[in-house]
Amino acid sequence: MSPQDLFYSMFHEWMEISMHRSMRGYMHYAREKGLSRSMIGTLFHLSHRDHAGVTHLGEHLGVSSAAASQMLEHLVEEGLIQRTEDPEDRRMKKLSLTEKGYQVVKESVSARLGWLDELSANLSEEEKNQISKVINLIIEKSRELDLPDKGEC
Amino acid sequence: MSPQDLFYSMFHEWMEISMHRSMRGYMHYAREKGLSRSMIGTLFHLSHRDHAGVTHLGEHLGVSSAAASQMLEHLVEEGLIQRTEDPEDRRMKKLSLTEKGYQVVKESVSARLGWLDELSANLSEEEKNQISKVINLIIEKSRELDLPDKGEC
DNA sequence: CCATATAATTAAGCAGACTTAAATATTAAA
DNA sequence: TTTAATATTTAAGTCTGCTTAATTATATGG
Repeated sequence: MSPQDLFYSMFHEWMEISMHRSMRGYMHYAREKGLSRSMIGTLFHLSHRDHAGVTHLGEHLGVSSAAASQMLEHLVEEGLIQRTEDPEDRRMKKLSLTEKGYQVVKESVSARLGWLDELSANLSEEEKNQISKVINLIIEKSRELDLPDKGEC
Repeated sequence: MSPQDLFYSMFHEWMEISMHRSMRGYMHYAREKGLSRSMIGTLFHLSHRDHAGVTHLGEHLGVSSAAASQMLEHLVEEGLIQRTEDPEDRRMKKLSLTEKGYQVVKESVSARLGWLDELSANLSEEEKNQISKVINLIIEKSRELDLPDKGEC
């Protein structure tokens, strides 16, 4: 097996494990909180940057502007986002997370990554350092790829 | 920052990047193929092991046995799974993937992991080896955690 | 054998997220 | 200024995946 094949198969295996574990916590949390996929996507997106434009957000999520508008209305009602008129162009709305919205994102991430605590307990300090170092490398290389927006999900 | 904190924050960061990238390809593929979350969950589950019992599968997916039955009917119509009577207990059905079903799972994984090719192109052979080694460690440690069923998603 | 329990399916209906189309407000261009 | 384009919202309806309840078939225990 070439280094390339090994790399690919290891990554493949690992992604399956981590996706599986993470999705469990994630779905459970979302369902519990009554958040749709679009809502989660919006919250994550806004957690990385504020966003101008309902239609634009809709495109990002792959839904119509009407759907985006309705979904945002729910998030506003829940007090998770702020929706204000853009003074530059008063047809548009500026969107941002409220404090409560940040909290929800944070909790959702914890729900998704909670199993890491268990994993971490099985690792020596030495191993953790080694892992941190390599992951840091992967992260840096990932950043060099053409960056679509982050925070989709 | 302690090794523990560093480990956690690196992992956190990495999971966000990889989940985001993977979910994009994944959702897109699923929508394109007209596969619901339950269907995808079923296909992945069956790709790891055959399964006996519609109700049991439903529990695994978090839906009623009626919902599971209906969803399975679609998958049978699509030719993605086989559903046969269990000779041990003829009330139950044995479920397994067809060749076509395996193909769909495989493609879905590719759609999810396609971006790894780009990442891989940015890495030296040396780096790939290093990464493979560490990921292997993580995988092994993950396996030691109490294993719920694999193949959820 | 009969009564009860269990598995899968079918039927009917509900809820949520989506769609298109129309209405309103604002901006840009002729 | 008038006309056209753009952004959002509202209204009405559709579609999908789910639910509960009823039905059928098989297994099990008295």
